[in-house]
Amino acid sequence: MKQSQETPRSQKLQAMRHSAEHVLEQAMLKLYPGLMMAMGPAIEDGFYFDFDFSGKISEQDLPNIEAEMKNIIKKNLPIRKEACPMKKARELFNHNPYKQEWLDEIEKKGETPTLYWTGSEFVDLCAGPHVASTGEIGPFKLLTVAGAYWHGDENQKMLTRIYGTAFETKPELDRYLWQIEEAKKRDHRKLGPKLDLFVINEDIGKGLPLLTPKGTVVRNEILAYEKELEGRTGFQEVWTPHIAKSDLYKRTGHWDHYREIMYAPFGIESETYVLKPMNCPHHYMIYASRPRSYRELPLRLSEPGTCYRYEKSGELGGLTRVRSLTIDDSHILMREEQIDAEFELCINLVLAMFKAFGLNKYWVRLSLNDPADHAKYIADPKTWKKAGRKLEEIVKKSRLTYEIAKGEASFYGPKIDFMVKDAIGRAWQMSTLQLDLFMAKKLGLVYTDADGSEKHPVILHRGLTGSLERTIGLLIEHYAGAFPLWLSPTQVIVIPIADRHHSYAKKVSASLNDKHLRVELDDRPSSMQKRIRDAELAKVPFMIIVGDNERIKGDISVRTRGKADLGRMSLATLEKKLLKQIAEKR
RNA sequence: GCCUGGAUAGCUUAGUGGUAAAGCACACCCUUGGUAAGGGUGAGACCGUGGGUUCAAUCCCCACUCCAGGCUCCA
Repeated sequence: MKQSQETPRSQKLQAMRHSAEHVLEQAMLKLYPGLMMAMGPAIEDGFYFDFDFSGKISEQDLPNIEAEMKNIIKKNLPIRKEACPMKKARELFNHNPYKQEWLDEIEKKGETPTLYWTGSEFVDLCAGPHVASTGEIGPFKLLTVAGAYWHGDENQKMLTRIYGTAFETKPELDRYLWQIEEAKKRDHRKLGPKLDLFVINEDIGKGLPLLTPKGTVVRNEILAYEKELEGRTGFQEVWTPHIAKSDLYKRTGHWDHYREIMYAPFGIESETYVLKPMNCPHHYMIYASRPRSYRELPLRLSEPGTCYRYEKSGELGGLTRVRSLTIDDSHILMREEQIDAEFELCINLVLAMFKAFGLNKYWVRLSLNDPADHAKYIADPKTWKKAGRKLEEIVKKSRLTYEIAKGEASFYGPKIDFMVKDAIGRAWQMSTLQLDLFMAKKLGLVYTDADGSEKHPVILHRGLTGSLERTIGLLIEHYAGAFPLWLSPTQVIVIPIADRHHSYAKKVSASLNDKHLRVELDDRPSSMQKRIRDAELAKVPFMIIVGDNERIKGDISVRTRGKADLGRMSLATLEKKLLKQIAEKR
């Protein structure tokens, strides 16, 4: 007891969750004697455990399991660590192939297995740490039942996973559960259709979102901002078709590495075509269309290019994972000496974009290849090493804090990825900057250098936000649907108090429209209060209310979203204010 | 794709082995209201699709489709 009081709070919480997980195992074993323990850890928000079980466990069974866990906790059984000789451990778990596999790992490392006993009733192979007794486990709750492959390998057996969480105090647990509920309300899949931004229609197909007029405004505003940024920094926009001959992808290597995500080839006359799964080859062919001089480099081609990828049905969700995605893509073809400057440029673009969106909760992932995985990457360890080192040097220089992810690289190069979380805490990749030292050589892309020699350019693949669809989805959640003025589909709504104010309201909205502000006139016959409420629910940032007072004085009353009356002002004053706010992207 | 659930009006949900209820939204009428829901009336559902069990299925069983959570994969 004393010991655990001395451990830091977060460590204690981890230990508590880990122990709760053991209690879960013990309870499960009692309720379902036939099941076999696989494994499970304490995780960021709780814990989980994987069971191999021939029967069915559903969420309706969770209260029953929780009740059994409470019994064990009530007994306040001591949790005791035991270093155990390998031979004894092998015997103890001789019916459990999962534990045997784990013991193999421990043996390989030359370590001694450790056991944790809960009282004298339950024992598991475990590295710990744990709390001293089951009574120290705080309030807990089992959350969901899920399936999970053993070792995360889809060729292995599917196990039954139970997720749960535990906290030190009841208010903390309640707060966590409340947060989950609140976060669900921000879910873009709910808010999107509710705010009339996008729909997914069964007859069109899953993973193929349709943007409504309002959603298209958001998309176009994002694109307009990107174009503005790119225009200032020397990017040149191109446009390329959505299909190409499959032979092209055989040459680039996409066919070998990307085959499963490309849609079935189709024939046109005697030739075979596919839907493009990425924009790279199209851009390369623009580069290759004529001889290039070193003077032209860096050549920055960019395009919001819509690509089509076969994602398995279970992987799809809202706008964050779709089958038709628009990559705000660029390919920068350059000389090797230009790598640093071009990456710096792109990192700054990404950071500017994130700032404009008010996205400050992101992290950076340096995605490297896994040298052991020969199938996934172009075979050339030396170049991989060089590219990986270069990127790490760049990311270090940028002063971004980053984590290294082995095995997350593209097949043609390592990447700097910018990650964000969605409303329910799932991590998504947004911007990606990829260093490609292979493709130019593979495709015979060249330029003539100052000394007249032919050289292969280096390629920087840049996804500015990564995917427009995903970005829209994440922004809906980030803003909870209340977009800043510049992104709002409707920026101002004019609400006349009574019928006799309609013509004045029309004049007001026409003036705003002339200033290129997105304005709506709500002249429905319902009460003014009702229409204000509707505008609030639609998250319209500015409301103009006009009645007798305003009409006589020729001014307007202004109300802002979420706040009360701003009072009277002239229309010109508001227009000026709004245009300024839009220009500053506030 | 795999594991576990779910699907009732445009939306959110109630309900039953004898073809269904409410609120919101919608239409019409009354109301002309000063900063988050004025009142009334009406229309709207082969209860996801296809099979099966049954005298009878929205309800029970099976398959499929779509959705959700997770796994795998990924921008």
